[in-house]
Amino acid sequence: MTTINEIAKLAGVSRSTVSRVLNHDKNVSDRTRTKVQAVIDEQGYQPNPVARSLTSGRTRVLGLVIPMVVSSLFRDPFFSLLAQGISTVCTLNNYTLMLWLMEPNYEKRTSDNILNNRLIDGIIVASSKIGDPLIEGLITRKVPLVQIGRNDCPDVSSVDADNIHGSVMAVRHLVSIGKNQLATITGQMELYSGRDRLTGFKHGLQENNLPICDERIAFGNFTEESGYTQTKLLLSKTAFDGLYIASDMMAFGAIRAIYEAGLRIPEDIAIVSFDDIPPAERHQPPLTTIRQPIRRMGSIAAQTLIDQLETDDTATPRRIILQTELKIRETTIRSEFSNHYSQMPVRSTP
Amino acid sequence: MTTINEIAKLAGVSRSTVSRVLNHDKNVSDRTRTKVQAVIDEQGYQPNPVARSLTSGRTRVLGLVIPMVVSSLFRDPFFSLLAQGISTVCTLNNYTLMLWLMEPNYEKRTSDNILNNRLIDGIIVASSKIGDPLIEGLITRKVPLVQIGRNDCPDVSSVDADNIHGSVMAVRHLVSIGKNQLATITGQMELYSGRDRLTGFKHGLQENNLPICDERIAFGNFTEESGYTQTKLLLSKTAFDGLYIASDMMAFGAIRAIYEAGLRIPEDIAIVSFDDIPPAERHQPPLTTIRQPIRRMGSIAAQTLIDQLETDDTATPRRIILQTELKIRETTIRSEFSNHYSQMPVRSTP
DNA sequence: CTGAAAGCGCTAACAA
DNA sequence: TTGTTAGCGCTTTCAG
Repeated sequence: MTTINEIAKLAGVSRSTVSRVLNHDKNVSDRTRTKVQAVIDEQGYQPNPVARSLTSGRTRVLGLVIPMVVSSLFRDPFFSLLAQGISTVCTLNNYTLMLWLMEPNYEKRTSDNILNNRLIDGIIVASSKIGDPLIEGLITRKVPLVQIGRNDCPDVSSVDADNIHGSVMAVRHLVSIGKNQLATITGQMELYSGRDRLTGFKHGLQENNLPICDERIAFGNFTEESGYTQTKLLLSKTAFDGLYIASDMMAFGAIRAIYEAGLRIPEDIAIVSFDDIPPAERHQPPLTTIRQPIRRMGSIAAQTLIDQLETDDTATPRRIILQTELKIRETTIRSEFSNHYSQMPVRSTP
Repeated sequence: MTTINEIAKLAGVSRSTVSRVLNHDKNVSDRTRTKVQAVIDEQGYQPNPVARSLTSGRTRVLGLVIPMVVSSLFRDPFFSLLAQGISTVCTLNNYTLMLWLMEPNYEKRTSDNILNNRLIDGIIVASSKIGDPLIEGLITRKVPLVQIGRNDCPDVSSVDADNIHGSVMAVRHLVSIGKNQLATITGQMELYSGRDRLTGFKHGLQENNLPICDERIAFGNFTEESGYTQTKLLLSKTAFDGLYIASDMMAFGAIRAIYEAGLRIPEDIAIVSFDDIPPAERHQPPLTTIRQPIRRMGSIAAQTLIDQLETDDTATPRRIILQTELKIRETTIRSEFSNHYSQMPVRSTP
């Protein structure tokens, strides 16, 4: 494996000069620069990142942590989409990505691994629970951090979808098609996304002068199963003609339960769900959703982190909220698959 | 950040001795060992992995490459399950995982990144195309490698499901329920999984003295869309009462097409599909599948790679084929979700 | 603008 | 059994 010394020798300069060329230091004459660069190219030389980071402290490696409980990984493409967005940005910026999937059984262990890992320059943590010790450890150790999903800590950068306003839109839509007995199935209350979607639902009810009834609020956990069981629960104890569901996956379960009860969608019960994951696109019955640009949240999180690292400005946090969008599919099914994620506007709150 | 020197100073020994304790070298007296260990624990000291690997040449980092074309990442949990299996094994063995998602647009670029990356001790490549230049590059550079999905190169370790026998079982099942005009939708022919599933289908036909008709073979690409269009194509040009589909995702598309044509499943056309991904579990209509233990393929690939690295035996390849299983769900739906992946036998060919 | 020299934190001969 | 001595490949003062 070629080293910087060999390049220096071949180019007839010292290894410091090669290093300068490598790091785009301005203190190199054009003549030397081109000469050295020629040798580098000719030899296909790549500096050893390990040695490099021993002195510089930088690795050009980003970490990505995904808690598997939360993402309902088995069936939910949330993770794939997120990883995709992040991975692309990494590739384009010559970063590599280190992945940790946090299984509940090994949570402590994984968490320690991450905290003791000195290989990463910064880290993206997806949908962590409120008060997650990992986050606190990362903050203590001053690891540059971007969270997917908002948090209460104003010092930490985050990227999130506008869960509250999205949920308000869901309610407005249900009201607009003539429903006025609205129920909801929530996500976990340990997650901001879970809480915010419930908050938005309540806001929506208030805005439309509808009562907030506790028995019309069922607490799920974002999985298909919980969507099914919580819908059965709702059906057994209350009457409702509109149902707002905090995730598409739960909506799939809810639909099963509604059909099993012999009811029609949307005539008897209209539903709106949050996420707009790809399987919702062509679903039967057509699914009205609040579209959340997951993949884009990934890209933006990665870009934000890289910006912070490269400007050495890890102090001033950026808190970004991406708009959500109501996607009505009550009557028609879209025939073509459009890459709508790329067209969504960004709203950034400083 | 505490270093080995400070530990040495505090323990009143040289830093070599601390290093020996760290690396479980037997040449340390029990007295010194406990003394040093006490200081290490007290300080919560963790050796710097970067410095460590500069001398040792090892990073305890594994790479994982997933071509996104292939995995139909958007909707298919293949990637999630695989990553899960691999990640768990990494955590348990104190390895970390570096992830590359190969987008078609950036294929060359990502490929170069991977090849020039000196941060990984070994790499797992998932379902690469036949003759993938990345694989050849890795072999040339002697990077320890395990492929998910078999290959023709006898020097490379691989883990694969028994695609051929699985497909034979699919045909046997269709025949056993009285079907004898069998059609198939294949995966990409650039993938061994695509080829092998077609081969198995043909074997099955021969075994049952059924003719192999070219017009009953439609070529898909593992996506839901291709399942839909290829089924329409088959329906338009040939008659058949049984359909073997090379992936669940394509089966979902096929079902759409079959229903749109006003046909019944399984009365008019019975289907069997390959994969048994979680969404197939509770699908309506009940889906008979060939179960492929994706997650386990991941664990085994990771374990194989780690074994090779730790025994320094990167020369003798291991080629592992995991049995597949016929999962009949024509009449009943399973009510509980069982972790069946853990019970599957392994067959290893040396 | 360039080179010499001193490390980054650790491992691994080689002596003692 | 332990300590001393060289590095691993690179970056970064500090002189020149």
